[in-house]
Amino acid sequence: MATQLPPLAAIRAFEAVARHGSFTRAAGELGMTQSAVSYQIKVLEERVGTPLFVRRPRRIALTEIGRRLAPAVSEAFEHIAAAWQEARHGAQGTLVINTLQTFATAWLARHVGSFQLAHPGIAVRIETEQKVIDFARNEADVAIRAGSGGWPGLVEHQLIGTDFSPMLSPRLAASVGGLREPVDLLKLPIVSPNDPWWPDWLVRAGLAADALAGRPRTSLGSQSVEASAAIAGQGVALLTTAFYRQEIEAGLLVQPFDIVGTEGQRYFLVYPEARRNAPKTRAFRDWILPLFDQKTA
Amino acid sequence: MATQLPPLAAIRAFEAVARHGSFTRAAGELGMTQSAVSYQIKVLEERVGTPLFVRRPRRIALTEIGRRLAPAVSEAFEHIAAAWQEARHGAQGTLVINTLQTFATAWLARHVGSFQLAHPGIAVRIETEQKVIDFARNEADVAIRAGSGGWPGLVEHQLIGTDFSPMLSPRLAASVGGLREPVDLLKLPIVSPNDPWWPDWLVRAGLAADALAGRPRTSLGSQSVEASAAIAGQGVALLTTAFYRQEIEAGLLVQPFDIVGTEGQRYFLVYPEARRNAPKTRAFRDWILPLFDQKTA
DNA sequence: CGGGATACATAAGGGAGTTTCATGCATCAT
DNA sequence: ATGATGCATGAAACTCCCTTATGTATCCCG
Repeated sequence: MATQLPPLAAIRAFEAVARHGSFTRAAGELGMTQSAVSYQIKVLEERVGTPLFVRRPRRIALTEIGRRLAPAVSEAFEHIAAAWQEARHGAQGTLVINTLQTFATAWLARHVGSFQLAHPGIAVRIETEQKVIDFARNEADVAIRAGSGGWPGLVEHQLIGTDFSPMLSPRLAASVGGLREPVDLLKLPIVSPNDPWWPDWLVRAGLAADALAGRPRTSLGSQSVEASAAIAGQGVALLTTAFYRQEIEAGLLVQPFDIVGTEGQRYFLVYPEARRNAPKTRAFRDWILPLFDQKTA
Repeated sequence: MATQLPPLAAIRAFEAVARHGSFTRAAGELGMTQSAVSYQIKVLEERVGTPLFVRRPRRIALTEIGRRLAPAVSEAFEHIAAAWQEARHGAQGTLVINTLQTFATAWLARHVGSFQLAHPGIAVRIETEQKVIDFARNEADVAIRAGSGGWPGLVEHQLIGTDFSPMLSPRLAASVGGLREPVDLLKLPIVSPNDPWWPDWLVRAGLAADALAGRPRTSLGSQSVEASAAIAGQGVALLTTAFYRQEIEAGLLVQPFDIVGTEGQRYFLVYPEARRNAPKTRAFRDWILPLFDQKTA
């Protein structure tokens, strides 16, 4: 539908002139000279084939044709301006976070509320993805990636490592008189004894890799559920330490040993360089970085 | 109301892309290259602060923001296009003729109907003016001017001179056995004996300037009324010869003598050079010139 | 599983359309 | 009259936009 449109720069000038009834004032609004406006109107009049303004001594008046054209154009521009403003506002007001499923459920879901409280003007949408995303083909503004960094064109901030360690509720720990040695863990129920991370950690702690063999093969499926179970005192869970800093600080969980296993990756906050200074990007960065700061380096 | 508008060239490209779902096809519609469209979309995305399209393998898709922006823009452009088309059409379809009162009543009013029959798509508006008009400050497309020609910036076509001569109906002429000498006129009633043109003509005809003195000072006010009276056989009228060619050819009037007076001016059809090729201008020119052609040179 | 075709991105370069500047002209107000 | 206001115009400069050429990724086909 190759609808024939007038030259848009000229029609824009026309609209302003019609509204102001003056080339000079229209030029003021448009940020150009009276001369340029005069030129554009002339172009438009040549294109339409008839004058759009009658030049009277110290003022101009719309011709019949101009009088019919002006309101339609003004209205159309108002709609465009409104939609544009809304788009700009929407762009500033909605933060799309792309994140790995694990990070979303294990950490982000529990904490994003505080970001929204801190920035009530920014709506948040969380997209979860299995693989590393490409900003060119996703709507995300920022993403949480796991890996080792070094993505071209992206700004990256290291958030946390993937160190994991057993955690449990202080009450459960106290129930066995405290945990001094890793071997003391074996006296307690284990939330997900068949978690593939356990052998790794057990070995690092000087225990047998199969020390948990034979226990019921229960699995709660995600860290956050395991964490909840641990907090409820149901057993020991092997959790990514960085994800539960706040719970440890709040006394809901304890990490009895410094011994950690690791997946050998790190989590990063990344976003396109082009958007590094967008307010919503800054807001998110400035909110999330302190939460992982320091002890995770 | 300096409403913030997006870059219009870019928004135009965006609209086409959104409609086609393809940079390449949009470029086709817009008559530019895919490359240019890509550039414009990039500009717009930078301006709005967020991507408007998601780049998927062999196709693109609107983002949330783009999806909300596109319909509003499309609709606005449709309105502009419609108004523009209407303006163009109106410009082509209405011919504004500015003319001197005398020409309008003495000739144009009686003949314009045939123009309208020949060009049913063109509406005609006749503006009458006392003075010579300036196209810059009137809405006229063409004008009939009296003068001696030589107006800058205007195309001019000589129509007729202002020669005038006595005219009467053939029956009235026959009633006195035909007119052989100018003096024979004095036997007949004169429609407007005190018309200022009479003394001029009488002298040229070798009669006394005041040969009509003492006749009742009736005046019908305009040539066309005088002509009607003459056609009705009520007397002799002094008429601009060129205005009544058709009536003479039709046998309604006779001009008994070749002796003519003149106002020393000519009538011209004029119009701005810029509009010389507008269809309606050509139509009017091609209609009116043959009507005065030849014997008026 | 190559090879071609399709679609968008990007860099460099040039050109047409706009804009500005300077000036002129007409009108209006004082 | 005289200055101020407002639009038109011509020349020159600039800016933006478009084109050309090329790259990259994906899809499709045999």
